[in-house]
Amino acid sequence: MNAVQTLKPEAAEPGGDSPTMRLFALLEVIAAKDQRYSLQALASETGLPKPTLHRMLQQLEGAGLLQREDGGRLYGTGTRLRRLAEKVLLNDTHHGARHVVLRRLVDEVGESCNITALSGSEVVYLDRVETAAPLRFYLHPGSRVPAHCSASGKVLLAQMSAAQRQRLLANAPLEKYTAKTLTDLAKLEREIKRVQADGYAVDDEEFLPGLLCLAVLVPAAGGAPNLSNLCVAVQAPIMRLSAAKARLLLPALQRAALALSRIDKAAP
Amino acid sequence: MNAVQTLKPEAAEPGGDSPTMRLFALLEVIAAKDQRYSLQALASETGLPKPTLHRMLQQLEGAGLLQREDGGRLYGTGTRLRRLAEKVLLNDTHHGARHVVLRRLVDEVGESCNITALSGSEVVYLDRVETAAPLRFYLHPGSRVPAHCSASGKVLLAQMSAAQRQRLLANAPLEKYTAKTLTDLAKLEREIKRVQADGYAVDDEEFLPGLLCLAVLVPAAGGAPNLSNLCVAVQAPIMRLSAAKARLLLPALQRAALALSRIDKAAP
DNA sequence: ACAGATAGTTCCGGAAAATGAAACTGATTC
DNA sequence: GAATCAGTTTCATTTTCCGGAACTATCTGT
Repeated sequence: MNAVQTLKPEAAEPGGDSPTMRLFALLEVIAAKDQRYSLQALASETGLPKPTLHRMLQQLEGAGLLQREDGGRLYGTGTRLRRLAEKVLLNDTHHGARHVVLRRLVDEVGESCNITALSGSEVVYLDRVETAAPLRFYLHPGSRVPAHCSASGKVLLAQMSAAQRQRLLANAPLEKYTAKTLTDLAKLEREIKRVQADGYAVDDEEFLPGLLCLAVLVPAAGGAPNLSNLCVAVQAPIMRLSAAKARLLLPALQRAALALSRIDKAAP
Repeated sequence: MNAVQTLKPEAAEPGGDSPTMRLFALLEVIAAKDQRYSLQALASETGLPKPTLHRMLQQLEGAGLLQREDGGRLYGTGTRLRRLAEKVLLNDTHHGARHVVLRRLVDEVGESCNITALSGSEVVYLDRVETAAPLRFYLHPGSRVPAHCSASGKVLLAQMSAAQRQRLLANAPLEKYTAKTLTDLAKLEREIKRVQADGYAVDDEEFLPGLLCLAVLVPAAGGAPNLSNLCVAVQAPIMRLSAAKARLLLPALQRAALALSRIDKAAP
């Protein structure tokens, strides 16, 4: 009856294959670049037949995971997908290995540290561990700060292409939060250049008076080509941490960044 | 044999239903809280039968979207899902830039504004920024409204050819939502004419009682030939914003529309 | 304006996957 | 050591998916 029953299909391991996984892979393709795709472009990118692709895209759009633009010709990410992305990043830190790395970093440097990511045009705090010192800024995970006047924001902007950066910054004036906030696009661009050269960014009272912050990028898991969306940063009252003193913490931050990037290296 | 086959055109659109979407909804449940779920917990949370759930979780785990912890007892988000989440948020500067423009517009006009697009025959809210005023309509991004009784819908219909418009409107009767809803095709066609002449559309309680809305088109990036699929609109309770007062906001809306159209001008 | 090219969409019968009741396994509890 | 409960496997049935072929809308050339 079932002589062949026990024979496994074998070789089905690599990517995993099922309608759902194909849909997911499609989402990954679309999310991979800061770009919108036409059906045709996706067809040649993925090798899927056009009717199949069309059906998949229709389904994803109907579910709000994708959105069509430019007269319905181009597909980009939808609100529902973006919301899920935020939830995933926000709600997964506490039990994860990331939190452990962050805690060790705080033990080492003695000041509050946080992990941040870009969401839309703002920086969102994904996780945070507070220092034991009694005087401290209290910023909850989930809260947002503008990109142009935060250390994390400047680090994340610095790794984008000039066109991407322009897109985010050129359409609204750089809001002034303190006397030190960079509100001039040219000056900010010069600052970005320096961040690119140095590999870190400092926010010296540019967002909140008395708050100093230093951030470095968490290298992308894949290696060179991909951009990263994660930062680690240390944050303290300026009376306890000067910019010069903060720079001494750089090696510790970079070690933590490396550890964080390794966490996501696990097999696909 | 299957005479009834064709009689099942629209089977309601609550959340969308298909194996894949059920899987996606499951991911959303798991990602929604900073907590790990057991199979049992998910069963009572979602109401799905245990074997079905087990299979779904197995599939998601096999794909790296979920990870099991605590000896295989509990499920949490996996690396692949986290990586996708990061990419989604990082690689969508278009959306980020639009949001910036929208927020600035809301600051300027003092009422809730949104960016909309046509999807199928309905208008979908791509993004929305709320006013600070306590009394307000709360419409989520991603929700859909009919084209024939929304300001955005009328603007988008007005730029189509008569044939295209016909095709969209002929499909379903013009549903009546309020006493002011235009349910007569000829009257709607006349209203469309006026929209074409004026360059904006008003929805004066045609969809929801008490809600006034004014929309303008975001010019297509390419210039003349292409149709655009984007609108910007302002929306407020009628007791705070009359049609006449709304018209005074037109310049601000048009400025925002121009800014939005510029965002998509340059490739990534 | 018109033909030709190209992108997008719909059809539909064969192929594949999802479904969930019932039965099974294996811990932990009393 | 029997009762309990979370988790897992099985399998006939139902549902969905698949993608070649054919169609339609839209853009390009002349």
